Amino acid sequence: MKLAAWNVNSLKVRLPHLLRWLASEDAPDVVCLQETKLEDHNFPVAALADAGFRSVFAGQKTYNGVAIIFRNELGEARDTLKGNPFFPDAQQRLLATTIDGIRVISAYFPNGEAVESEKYFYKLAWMKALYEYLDDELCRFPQLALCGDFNIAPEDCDVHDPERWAGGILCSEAERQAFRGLLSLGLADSFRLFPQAEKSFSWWDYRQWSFQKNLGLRIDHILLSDQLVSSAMASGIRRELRGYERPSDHAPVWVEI
DNA sequence: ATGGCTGCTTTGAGCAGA
Repeated sequence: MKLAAWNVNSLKVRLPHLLRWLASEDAPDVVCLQETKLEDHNFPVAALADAGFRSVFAGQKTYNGVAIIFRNELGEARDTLKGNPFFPDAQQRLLATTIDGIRVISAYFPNGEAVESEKYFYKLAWMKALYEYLDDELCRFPQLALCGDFNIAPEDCDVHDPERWAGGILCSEAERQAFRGLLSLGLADSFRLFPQAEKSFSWWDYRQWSFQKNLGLRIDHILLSDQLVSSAMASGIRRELRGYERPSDHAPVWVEI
C-alpha cells in the first residue's frame, strides 16, 4: 500500500492536480489531505469516486479541513473519528479512520505563527493533547500511521538555512521536543527509514523563487508505529507536484508499506 | 527592516499561512 500526505492549500484549487496524480503510474492508494478549506457539503466526493477513491472528511470554511481518500478496492473505512476527544476544538485539524486494518490519521498541526505568541501556545497544547490521544489509539490500533502537515522541521538537516531559522517558529526547541515526544510513543519518521538526498524538503515559500532555489523545509511527515515500520519498503517526496502550474506550497510525502 | 506570494473573504482590502 502506498500511503501519502499532502497539504493541498485549498482542495477546490488543487483538485485537478490531485486527480492527475491519482491517475498517474505511481499513484498512491491512500492520501491524507490537509487544508482542504471546504465545508463537508462541498467536498468533491463524486469526482474522487469517478477516480476510484472513497473519501472521509472533516472540513470547515476558509481554514483548516482534513480528509482521507483511499482506493475502492481497500473496502469500507471503519471507526472514523473527527477531532481529538482530549481537545475539543472548532478547528478541523484531525481525522482518523481504519482502512484495511491500518489506523490512518490525517493531521494538520497548527502553524504557531511566532514563538511565544498565543498561537504558539495553542500549537503546543494541541500537540500535548495529540500525544494523549495517540497513546490511547496505539493501544487499540497497533498498526497506525500519523500523516500530515506537522509544521515542524524535526532536525537542522530538514531546514535549508538552519542558522536563519534557529529557534524560530517551525524549528524551536519546544516544538522539536514535542515532535520527539510523539516518536517516544513508538512511532518512527518514515522518511528517515531509508537513505534520502540531502536538502530534501516538503514545503517551499511561494515568494522569492524559493522552490526554484530549493529554499525549503521538511515539515510534512508520515510517522509509522513499530508494527508498520517492519513492513515499510520505501519513502520519499513527490517534488514534481510543487512544480505544476498554480501549485500548493507543499509537495506530497509518501511511504510504501 | 520590510516584504516578498497565494487563497480566501458578506468583492476587495485584510487575514493567515509558514
